[in-house]
Amino acid sequence: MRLVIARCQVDYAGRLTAHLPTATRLLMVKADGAVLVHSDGGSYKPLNWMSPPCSFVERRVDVGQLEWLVTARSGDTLRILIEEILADASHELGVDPGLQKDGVERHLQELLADHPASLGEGLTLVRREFPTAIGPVDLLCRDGHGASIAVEVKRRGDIDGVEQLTRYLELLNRDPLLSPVQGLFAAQEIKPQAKVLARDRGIRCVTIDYDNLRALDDPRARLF
Amino acid sequence: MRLVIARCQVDYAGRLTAHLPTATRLLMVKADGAVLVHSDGGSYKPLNWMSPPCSFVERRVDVGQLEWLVTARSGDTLRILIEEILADASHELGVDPGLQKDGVERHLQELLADHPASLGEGLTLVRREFPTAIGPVDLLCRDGHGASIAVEVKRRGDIDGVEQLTRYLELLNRDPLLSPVQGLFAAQEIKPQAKVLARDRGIRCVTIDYDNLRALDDPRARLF
DNA sequence: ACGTTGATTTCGTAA
DNA sequence: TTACGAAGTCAACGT
Repeated sequence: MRLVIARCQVDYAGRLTAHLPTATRLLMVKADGAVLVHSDGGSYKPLNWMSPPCSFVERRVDVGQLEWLVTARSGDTLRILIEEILADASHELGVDPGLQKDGVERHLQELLADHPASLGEGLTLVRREFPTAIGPVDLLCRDGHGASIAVEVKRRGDIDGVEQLTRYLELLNRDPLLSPVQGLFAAQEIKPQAKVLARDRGIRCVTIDYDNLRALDDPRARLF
Repeated sequence: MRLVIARCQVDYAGRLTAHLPTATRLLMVKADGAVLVHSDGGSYKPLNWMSPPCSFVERRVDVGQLEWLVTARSGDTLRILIEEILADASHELGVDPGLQKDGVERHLQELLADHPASLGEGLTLVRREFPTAIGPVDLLCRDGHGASIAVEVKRRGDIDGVEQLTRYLELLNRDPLLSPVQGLFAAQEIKPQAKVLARDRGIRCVTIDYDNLRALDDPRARLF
């Protein structure tokens, strides 16, 4: 990610035409090519931007003036005329794991973490986001007999989710301190194919009633 | 505007609950208090944010760990747990003038500049953004008899637009080389009050069919 | 691949 | 001040 503080003008031509007169702004160039022009106000929305995929060309148009020409396949162009650069820094951020910022799924996971017994009688929570080498397991629980249970939580239970849980189980069962670890696939709705695959692999399925679960949650904690 | 590159976790609790696991991200704190958490991908939308007005508290929770607690009046909270700061810079940007990002109006002006005859039979363009002491007139045209016509273009024709055009006409008519200059008020829709005022001042009104105008524009120029 | 729908929507304008 | 509609909407989900 490249961050440039610059005095600049901006012109956008695409679905609409827009112009921003000269001012000092933040220019953000993301690793995927996205370009954002932010002012020091407003909400999260930039004044102007170009979504990836897009091409980026920098050229010198005059002494002390740079032009950034950002072009999308559709023909949309974002032209940034830089009159003065006040700061210019690049940083390596890496891929963000938060791509899975599924609000409801996360909320489901939290609710289930607070009420593990709704997944099965006698279940207690060991840890949420239990770490493994290939990523965190949503929930690690124990049943009434002290046996470990790895829980994968999805809003919609698909085959992919079963595969994911299978990989976690394979890793977790290599740990002699945890093994044997059973699998539990929890989702608001589970596709028949996923159920079949889960049964084949000895993974139990639980369909979650979201509203019911929310009612279990202390209502006062949500209202105030 | 403060820009921080940091390894951090983020938790949001408000309308929904969301969590972002540890990763390196950009934290942007705007002058109006807005806080944005950007990754190096996605579009212009941050992973998480808090819109102003909101309060900002920074506190040390552990050795080498900082917590940013951003709270809105509504009770929404954005909690950023900073594990490592890789960069931290503040910049004074000032107020952005670009609040006036006239999108469609500018486009209308360009289309009408390309097709002045759609404003009236025999009309030809003299200049777009014709300069006067109090600002540029959108279009200066000539009719079939060589008489000057000043055109004010608006998306929505309001009284303000008529007043604006009136001021321009007053100035333009002082110029013996141009005088007499007629006024033409062009907009996608014109309010009855504006029509009355324009008629009273001898300003002609033209309602623009935007789609029709775009069709007049060379379609190949827009498609390729 | 394509249409439909929700969003921590934001943003503007009209009533 | 509040309500309603558009957005360069984006992104996810269903067909």
